[in-house]
Amino acid sequence: MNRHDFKITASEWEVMRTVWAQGQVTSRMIIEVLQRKKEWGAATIKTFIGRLVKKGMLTTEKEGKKFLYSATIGEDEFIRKTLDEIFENICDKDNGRTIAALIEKSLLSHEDIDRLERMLEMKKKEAVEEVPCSCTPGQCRCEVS
Amino acid sequence: MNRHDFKITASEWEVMRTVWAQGQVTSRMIIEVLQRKKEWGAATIKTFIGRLVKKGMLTTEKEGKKFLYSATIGEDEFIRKTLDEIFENICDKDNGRTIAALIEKSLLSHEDIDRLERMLEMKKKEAVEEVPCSCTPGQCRCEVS
DNA sequence: TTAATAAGATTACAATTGTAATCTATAGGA
DNA sequence: TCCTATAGATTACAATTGTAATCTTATTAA
Repeated sequence: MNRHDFKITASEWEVMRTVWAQGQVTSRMIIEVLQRKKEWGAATIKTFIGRLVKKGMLTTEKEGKKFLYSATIGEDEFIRKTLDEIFENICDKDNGRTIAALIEKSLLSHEDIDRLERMLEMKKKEAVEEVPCSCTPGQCRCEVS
Repeated sequence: MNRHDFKITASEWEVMRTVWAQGQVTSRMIIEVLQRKKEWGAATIKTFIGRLVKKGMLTTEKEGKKFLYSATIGEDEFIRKTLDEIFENICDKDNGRTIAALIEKSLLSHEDIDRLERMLEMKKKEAVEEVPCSCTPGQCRCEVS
């Protein structure tokens, strides 16, 4: 519940994406963008915006006559935190397998693949023989031996 | 809301992990495992179990005298679906970058790295020059040109 | 200057989730 | 066979979320 615990819902994420894409947006713009994608009333979207402001994910700034919203956390950072949370529910031993599944299902560019290969090359330095499991006993199949 | 829409909460995920780890478990066992990790009352955990049964993620089977719970979806499949959902909130163009961030933060074994390298090698066949953005206009920075 | 419009604030209400307490039925021990 | 403990079912209640309608205020067009 502290300032750095950015926990949002799927609907709120849609709003955030719009803000991240634009940098600074009016509610008008957010509503316009989202109504092309979702069957949401304008009032509903305003509610989401309001809740995001209350949660501290958005700030308002009265620029001249219009209100402009902007995000208080970057999209990349938010995505990282969100994925971290997901990965906390997965045994560390399975990280490799999980990432492999992600790669498999994703369309990648040659550049992406190059980048990932370089990344892996670097990871070799700190690679271990066996990733230790740090799950609570009873929550994964690796026996704690 | 259909049978294949497995949407659960973080608390429910904790229960599922226990079931996945054990294959078949009694509520007794689930409670025992989770009380080592969380400050939850037994009644609370029973509520979660009940909700998962109602959602169709768990099934009960009266084996002799005891009730045994088991999962109706595999852990891997569930993780994949969950990650797919997350990735739906990210521009396809960023998949490479996002996966790179995951690799960076993960501890990997040599075997994991080998596996990922082979995976990438295969992906080269279907790699594209540029991943197309399929975001709703206004929800990402790639201009739809 | 005034009236209409639009933006943000307030209020509303049902469904889901967190967190249990209590009720009920049944299996297992005395 | 009967009683008790335990497992599952039912009920409870506040917080969050989905989905808005309405109210208030301020801006802009006439």
